[in-house]
Amino acid sequence: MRHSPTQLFKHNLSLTTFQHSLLPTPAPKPLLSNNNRRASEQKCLSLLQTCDSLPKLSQIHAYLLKSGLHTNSFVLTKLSSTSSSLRSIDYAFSITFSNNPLLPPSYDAFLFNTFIRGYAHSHNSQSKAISSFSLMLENNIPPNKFTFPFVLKACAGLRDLNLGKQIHGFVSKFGFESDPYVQNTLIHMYASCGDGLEIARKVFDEMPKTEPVCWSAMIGGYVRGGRCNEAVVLFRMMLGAGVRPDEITVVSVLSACADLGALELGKWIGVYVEREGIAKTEPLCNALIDMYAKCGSIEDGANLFRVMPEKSIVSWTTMIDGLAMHGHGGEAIALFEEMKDAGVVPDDVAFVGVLSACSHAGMVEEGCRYFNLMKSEFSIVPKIEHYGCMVDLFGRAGLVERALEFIRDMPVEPNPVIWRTLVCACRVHGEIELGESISKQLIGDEPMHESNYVLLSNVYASMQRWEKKSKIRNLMGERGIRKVPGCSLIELDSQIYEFVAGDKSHPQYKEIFDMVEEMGWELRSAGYVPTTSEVLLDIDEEDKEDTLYRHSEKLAIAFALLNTKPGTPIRIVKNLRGH
DNA sequence: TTAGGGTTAG
Repeated sequence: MRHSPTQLFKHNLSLTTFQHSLLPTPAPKPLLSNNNRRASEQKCLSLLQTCDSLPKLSQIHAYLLKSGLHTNSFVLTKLSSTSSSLRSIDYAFSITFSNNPLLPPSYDAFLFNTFIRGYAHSHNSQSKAISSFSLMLENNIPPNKFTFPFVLKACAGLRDLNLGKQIHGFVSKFGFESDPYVQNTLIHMYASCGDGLEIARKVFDEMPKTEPVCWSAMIGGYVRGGRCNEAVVLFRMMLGAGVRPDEITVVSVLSACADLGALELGKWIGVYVEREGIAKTEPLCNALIDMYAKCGSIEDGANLFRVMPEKSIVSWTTMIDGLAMHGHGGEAIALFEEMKDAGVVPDDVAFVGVLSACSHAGMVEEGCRYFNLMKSEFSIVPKIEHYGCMVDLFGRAGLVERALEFIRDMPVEPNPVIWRTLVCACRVHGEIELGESISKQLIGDEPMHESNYVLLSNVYASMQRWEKKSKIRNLMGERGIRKVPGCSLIELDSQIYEFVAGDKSHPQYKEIFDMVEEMGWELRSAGYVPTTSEVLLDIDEEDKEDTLYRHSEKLAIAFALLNTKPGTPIRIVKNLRGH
């Protein structure tokens, strides 16, 4: 080491972190002859080929030292890439950078890249990738074109925009700004860091866009950021630019369609995949099934699920969730059993699916059975989501007391999501005092979280305590907390249109409002009487009806009636689903 | 001997 690590990055790690207890004590050894050395090195490398555990690694290392071999970077790199387990990488790192006298300082970019790659690909260790990069610079090893994709991937995993910007600075400094691989990972990195989407787009706009990868990176970024409409717009632009999407682009766009409820576009993509001969891989089928299910077309999803040749745990879970989403709790559970019988081992996500299926189907005892099975038979440690499912299971079934007991007995600290789930149950099942006191607690704990106020406000509304309700709404105003407006999405000619309540932003808004009016007349003449109790507002009956008629859903329906031929199915998707 | 984008979860 020429320098000790500096505070170049906030993710900097001290080298002492990597001192490993298995590190053998170096002993001075006579050097072997060149021939013997080569033979020993060969033996070592062949041992490394079959090495799959840390103890074996340390045995090989001990052998290296015993033979007095100079563990050059090639051998060390082999050592760290032999097993992808994090502890092996840590071990290789520690023997590389310890002050072992037998180790020559023959560090090179390839060696550092190996460490950076290992850490960047392993969960929760991305900061070590950054430290390794930092160490590389401190040792005056110039990064090469392979280095930055690894480093940027680590930044993406850390979701640290400032760090990403620093790395971007090094990309420029070392002259890799126009490398397409680097540009693609720059987009991916910025698009993974919350506020970085606009910068990602800037990188995207300024690069040549002839390959699908950069389009996928940008589209995927929009999807992860919840900006699915923009993802779809970009996909159209891609087709317009004559770039042929591959199966990965398609998976991202299908995920956007699922979120937007864009069934027509989703189906069109299904046809496009067939027509263009895009590989119908297992992940692509999963994305199609998910799209069908979330767009209300569960039969299409089920048909594809039945015929797809390879089903992974993701495929099964997607289908189980789809059935549960459509209220087919029993079928979802049956499919979970079928999956187990087929020898597919359920993971934690699959259990979230089956537990929420039980919850929505009101199958309390089944849910409890699966919760216990998860722990006993599959040794899965329940996460907070699983506890949340259980609280929801009891809460929906009206067993508020049992839900509360369950929370008290949980081995983990209940988070606000758990409490909000319970408050919902309190409101629905008339446990008003409990709901009120938990909500107040929540507002105290998380004063900037919108849904805490909305929940309490709804609790008051169900008690008809209008003055308290408006106090809460005022409090939100004072604290500058905005409620995410409910909005309805509708797809027309594969374009997505959005409406919020009372929306006047659409150029056709006058015609739309007239159409809503007409719909109201027709409904009344057909004998429809609006239910006003669910409006939950302290206004007189006439205004309540008016509010009902200006609902975003109504505006979307009116818009669709105005712009489609009679008999066209109309599908509306809401942005606010679940809690 | 090392490179880029993707699917399930309240």
